[in-house]
Amino acid sequence: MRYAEVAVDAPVAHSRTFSYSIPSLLSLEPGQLVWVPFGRRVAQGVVVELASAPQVEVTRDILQPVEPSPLVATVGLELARWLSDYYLCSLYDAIALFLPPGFEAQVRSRLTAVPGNEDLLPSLKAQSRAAVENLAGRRALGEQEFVKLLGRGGEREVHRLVDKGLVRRQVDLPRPRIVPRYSCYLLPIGARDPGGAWPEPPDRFPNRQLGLLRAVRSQPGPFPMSLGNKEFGQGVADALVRKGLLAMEWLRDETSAASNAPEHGIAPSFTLTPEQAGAVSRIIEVVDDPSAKPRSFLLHGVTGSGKTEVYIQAIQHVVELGQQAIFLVPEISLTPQTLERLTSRFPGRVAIIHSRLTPRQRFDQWWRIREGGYDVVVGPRSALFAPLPSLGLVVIDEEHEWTYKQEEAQPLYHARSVALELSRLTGAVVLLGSATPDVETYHRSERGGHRLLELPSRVPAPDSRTAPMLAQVEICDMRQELREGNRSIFSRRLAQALRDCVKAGRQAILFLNRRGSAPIVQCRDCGFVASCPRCSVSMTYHGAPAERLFCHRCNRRSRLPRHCRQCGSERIRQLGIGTQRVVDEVAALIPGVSVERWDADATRSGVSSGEIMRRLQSGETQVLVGTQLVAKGLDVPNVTLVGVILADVGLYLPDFRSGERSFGLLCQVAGRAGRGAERGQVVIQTYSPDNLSILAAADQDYAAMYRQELQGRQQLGNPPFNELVHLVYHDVNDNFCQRQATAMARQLRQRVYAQGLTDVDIVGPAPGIPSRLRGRFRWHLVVRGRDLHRFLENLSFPRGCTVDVDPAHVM
DNA sequence: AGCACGCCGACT
DNA sequence: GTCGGCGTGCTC
Repeated sequence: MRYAEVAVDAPVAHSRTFSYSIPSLLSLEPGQLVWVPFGRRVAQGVVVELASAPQVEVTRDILQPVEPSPLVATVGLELARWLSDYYLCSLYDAIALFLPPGFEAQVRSRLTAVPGNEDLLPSLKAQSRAAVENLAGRRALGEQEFVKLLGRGGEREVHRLVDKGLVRRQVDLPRPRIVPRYSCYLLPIGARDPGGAWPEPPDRFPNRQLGLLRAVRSQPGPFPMSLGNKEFGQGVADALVRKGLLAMEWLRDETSAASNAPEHGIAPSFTLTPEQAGAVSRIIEVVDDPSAKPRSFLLHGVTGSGKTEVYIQAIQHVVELGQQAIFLVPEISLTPQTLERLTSRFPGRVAIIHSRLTPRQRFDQWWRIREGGYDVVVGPRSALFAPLPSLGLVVIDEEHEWTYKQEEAQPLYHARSVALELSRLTGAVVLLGSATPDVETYHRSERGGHRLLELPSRVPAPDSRTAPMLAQVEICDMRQELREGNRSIFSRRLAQALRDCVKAGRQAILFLNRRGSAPIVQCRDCGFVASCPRCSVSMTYHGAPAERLFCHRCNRRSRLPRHCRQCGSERIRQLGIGTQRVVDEVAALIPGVSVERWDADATRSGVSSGEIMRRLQSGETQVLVGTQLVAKGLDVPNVTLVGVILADVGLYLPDFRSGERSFGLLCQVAGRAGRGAERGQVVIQTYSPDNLSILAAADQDYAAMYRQELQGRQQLGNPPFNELVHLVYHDVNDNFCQRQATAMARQLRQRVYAQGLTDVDIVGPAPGIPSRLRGRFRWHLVVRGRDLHRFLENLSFPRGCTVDVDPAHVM
C-alpha cells in the first residue's frame, strides 16, 4: 500500500481523486491533510484511502503531511463522499467542511535572483530587466509583488524568467495559521488513604517542595508548571517528580471561551405534559433500538407547545448513554433563551459555535469537541460537521428555516439532508422541530419517512396555570382603506390599536420585510427609476442615518440624486415603504413614543441583537419595528400587539416556495403577540386579502396551507413530487452567458431524448432574477424530474456555471 | 485555480 | 508571414 488516493484542492469534477505515491519514509492514514504537487503548483489535499495500485502509470510523491495525525474521521470521509456525489461539488470542498478552522491554506512562492546569468539580461524587455535587477538587490520577493513589478502579462513572464534560469522560485509550505499550544502541568500521583486524603510527606521535607505539593494537591484540576516555577522556584517540581509524588503532563492550552458556565445555576427539569412525555419516550425508544427505522422524527408543535423541553430531555437521554448531541439553530444570536436553557441543564458541557469567536477560540473548541470535552454542540448549519466522538442525536430546531441551506460557497448543502445522511451512516437519531414544518418535510413524514410527533396544545408558562390563548388575528384590506381616502401606511384599525396599546402601557411589534425608507426612487416627469449600475434592481432610499441610496443586492451606495439623471427634472419621488419609513410614521402618529428599528442595517451599524432584545424586554422600547428578525424568538409577555405593515412583500416572488415562506413568516410574527396573561392582537395589512397563504396564516392553520401548497406543487410538478437542480450561468458578457446556458439546455434536452425519458424536463434558459448581479449577467435553467442524479451522471459543467441541487429558490 | 495547447485578427 | 487574443482541457 504505497499509494494514496487524494482529494486535491482544485476545481475538479466532483468526487475525483488523484493517485500519489507515498515516499518510503512517510507513513500516512486516510483523513490526513497533505501537501501534494499538482500541475505546476503545490496544493493541499486529503488522503481518502490507501491503495496498492495507482489509477495511472506515472505518479508523483506526496510532499508531506500538514499534521502528523488524521484530521478527518472515517465517518467524515464517507459523509464527504456523499456530499460530493449528491451536491456535485469537488470532494475536497466537501471534506474541507470537516477540517479544523484555520487549516486550509494556499502555498505562496517566493522568488530569488540567480547570480551568474547577467549576460541574458539585455535580451529582456526593459520592464522585466528592471524587475530582475530589483530582485537581485533583495533577498527574496513574494510572487505577487514580483508579478506587479513585471506589469502586464507578469504571470507568464515569471515562468519565462524561471525557465531562462534568471530567477528561482521556491515554494513555502505554510504552517497552519493556528497550531495547538501546549503547556506543562503538574498532577498529584500516588495512593490516597481510605478517607481520600493524601499521605503526609515524611518529616524534614524541604519547605518549598512541601508548599508546591500542597498547592498541586489542593487544586482540583491540573496545576500549571509555570505557576509552580514562579511561586516555589525552578527545579522544585522536578524534585517532586523524581520522588514519585507528582507527574508532569503536557496539555493543550485552551482559551476561556471554550467553556461556558450557566448564568443562573442549574435549572431543574420541567414536568412534562402527557403529550411532551409521549414524544420523549418515543424518541428514547428509537435511540435505544439501533435497528429501528426510520431514525428521524418530525416534532410538529405550535408556538409555545414546549418543543425545547422535548429536545432537552432527548439530549439528556443520549448524554446518559455516553453519547453527544448536535443542536442546530437557524441563527445563534436570536436564540438566547434556548441557549440559556441548554447551558443551565448541561453546565460546562455545551459548546456554542458563534460568529463572535476568535479564530483561536474556534480552533480550541474544535479540538475539545473532538476529545469529548462537550456533550452538546450548538450552532448554525456548519455545527453538523463538528468532530464529535460518538454522535447520538441531531436536533434541528425550526427545521423549515432556509438558513439551513448553504447558498454562498460550495457545497450548496442543506443541513437537514446532510443530517439524515449522517444518521444513516452513524445511526444517530435526527429530531426536526417546527411550528410550521417545511411542506416537503411534512409530506415525507406522512409517507413514513419521519416519525411524526404532534404537540397540538400550548403549555402554561412556569409561573402560570393556564396556557396563553392564541392571538386574535384580523386582516385589513388596504385597497379598501385607499378607497375610503386613507393614504397613510397604517390602516385606521392598526393606527387605533397602536395608540391604545401604547396608552395602556403595553408594547407592540411592527413587521415589514423590507429595509430602508422607500424601495423605489422615481422621476415624476419622465418615470426614470434609480437603479444599481451593477445589478438590475432599483436602489432603495434610506433616510437615516444619512440620505442615501443603497442596492440591497450588492450593498453599493450612492448619493440621493437632486436631479433626474435622464431628464434633469427636480421632481423626484419615493415610492413604497421600508422599515425606516415605518419608524418615522410611528413617531409621527404617536408623539413621544419610544420606537426602535431592528433589521440588518441596525445590527450592521453596531447595535447588537442582544441590546435590542434587552430594551424591548425592559420596556424601554415601546414599539419595535423590524424585518424578519422580529419574527424569530422574541418572547416578551408585555407585547400584546403585532402589526404586519404589508404582508404582500415577498408574496409574489417568481418562486414556487414564496407562498409557503410568507405563511411561515406571518405565523411566526403573529406568535410574538400575547405571550403573557393578556390575549394578543394581530393586524395583518395587505392588498391581497384573499390570498390563501395570508388567510391560512391568519387562522394559524398549518393544515390548510399544507393542503393548498401540496396541491399546487403536484399540479406544477414541483418538490416534493419532483427533484430540482438549478443551473445558473454568470458572466460579464450577457450574450456569451446566454449562449452557454442555451448550449447546456440543448445538450440536456438531447440527453432526455436519448435516454427516452418522460419524467425529466428542462425549463429555460431564461434571464435570472435579477438578471444582473455585481456586474455579472445571469442566465439560468431548471432541471426538473425524477432520479436527476442518474440523469446528470458524467455531465461536466463549464466554468461560470453554478450547480445547485435542491435549490432554496429558483430565481 | 493555473497553465499549456490551439486556432483567428493587427502588426514587424 | 508572426505575436497574442482567450476558448478548451488537464493536472495523479
